[in-house]
Amino acid sequence: MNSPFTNRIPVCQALAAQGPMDTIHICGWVRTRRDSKGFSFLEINDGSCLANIQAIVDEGTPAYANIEKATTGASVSIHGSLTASPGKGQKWEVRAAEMSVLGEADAETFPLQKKRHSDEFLRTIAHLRPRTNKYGALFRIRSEAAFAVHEYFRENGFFGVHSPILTGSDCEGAGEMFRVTTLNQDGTSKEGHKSSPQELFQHDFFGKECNLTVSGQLEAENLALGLGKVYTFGPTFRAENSNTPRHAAEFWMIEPEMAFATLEDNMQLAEGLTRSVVKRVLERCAPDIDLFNKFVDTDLEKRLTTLVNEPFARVSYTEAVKILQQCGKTFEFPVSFGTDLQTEHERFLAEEHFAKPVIVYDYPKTIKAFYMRLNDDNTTVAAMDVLVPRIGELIGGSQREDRLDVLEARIRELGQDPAHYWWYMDLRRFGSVPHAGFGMGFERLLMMLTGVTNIRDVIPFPRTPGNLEF
RNA sequence: UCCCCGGUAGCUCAGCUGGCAGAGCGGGUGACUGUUAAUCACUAGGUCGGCGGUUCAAUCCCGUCCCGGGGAGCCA
Repeated sequence: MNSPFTNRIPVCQALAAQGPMDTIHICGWVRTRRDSKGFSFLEINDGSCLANIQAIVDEGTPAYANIEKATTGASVSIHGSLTASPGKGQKWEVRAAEMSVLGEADAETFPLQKKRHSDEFLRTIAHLRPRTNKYGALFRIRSEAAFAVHEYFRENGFFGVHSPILTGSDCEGAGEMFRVTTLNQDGTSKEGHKSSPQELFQHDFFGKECNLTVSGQLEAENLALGLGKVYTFGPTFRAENSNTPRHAAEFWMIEPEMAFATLEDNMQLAEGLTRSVVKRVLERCAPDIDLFNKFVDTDLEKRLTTLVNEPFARVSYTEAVKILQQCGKTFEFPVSFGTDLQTEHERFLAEEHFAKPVIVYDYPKTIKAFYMRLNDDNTTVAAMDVLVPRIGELIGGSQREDRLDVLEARIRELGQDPAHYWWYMDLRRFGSVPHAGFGMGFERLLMMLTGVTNIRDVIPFPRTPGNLEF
């Protein structure tokens, strides 16, 4: 059975037509209407690409009967022909024979106007912003970038794995977690059971505390030590009260994990993945990237091209500290071995000193997580961060500690009980192998790809402290 | 969570030393034109973020709360 939309031609296809077409059916939203005596111009966008297609509605046609309702924001279905445009600015245009208005948009109350809006305003109408040029382009790029991530891993022998979103592990350790519970507000279960103060979650759904995952790393390690090379690409949740343009409570993270791999392999993977995704997006989303280059960040294309063509800089933490100490710049926070690099230090390295992405590796163990492999110097761990201009930390990863005794000692050093990590320790107990992996923030990658400076504007419906609309 | 800046028409903003609320864009009406964020004329549109205080009088000064931006911390 045919639907009324069976023959609909996406605008991107219509614009790329090789020749005129006697009949064509397009659907989309009216971006603007310009009326002339005897006919009107409509700019139609259907999201398939950045460009609009121009439709001509002549006074004599049946289509003209509905022209008053075809206001900015209205959705329309147009049957007509595709003809060469006599006007400047476009090759093809649609001469409308029939037009129906599928959904009207009251001109006085429709929030999107034929003008530029601020990102802050568009964020308050996140349900409508996909209909703007900028956010249409952004979400097309987001889709392409996600695809390119899967593509890169597939081409390089990685298996995609799905790590759990609900976790009972109290040792993910990457930050504050969101609790998930089916208990009533008074602490009783749906069946009316009341847990004891000692065991609050005894009668909760899982019989123990449950949280949303803050990382798929531990699970990915398990899969890697069986499948060899794996990656996860899923949502991640942090209940941190972070109020910055680079943090969200819900974000998407790419976490590869490789068995039989060292920090060096890890750094090569991080660089290869980043470069490959950027390259593909530049190739496949040229018009959308152009928009950002024109209106958001005029250095964008130049910087992305450099990123694709030049190797990332690499510097050990120790060298980085020396660079920072000797650069002659005065920082708010002085640098010395053992202190964490502050945002101002990271920005100096990526934006000024190297002026391109830089991988900092071999951090002091005192400022990094217990699962990172201890180096022979006994003071640093095989960790690495990829710092990129304007974004800061895009990737954080490490070679994992694969020696049972060392791992156990590190856990105790931090005052924790190794027993809680029993299944994680088992990986080191049975057929342990050197392995490595990292986490890449997908939204931060998109910020880098588009020049957009606020993470809230690269994810359709951002979740940040105090913000759960839509 | 801390520091700084801001909140005035649908949007972007101006508003002097406390004294009757402004512009551009958008909307409406009309004109005109193969137009490209069309153009021209006319026109409507306001709880000056909320609450409290000072004052004869508050958009303006003070307190407080809410929201937004920038910076910091936490990190991806």
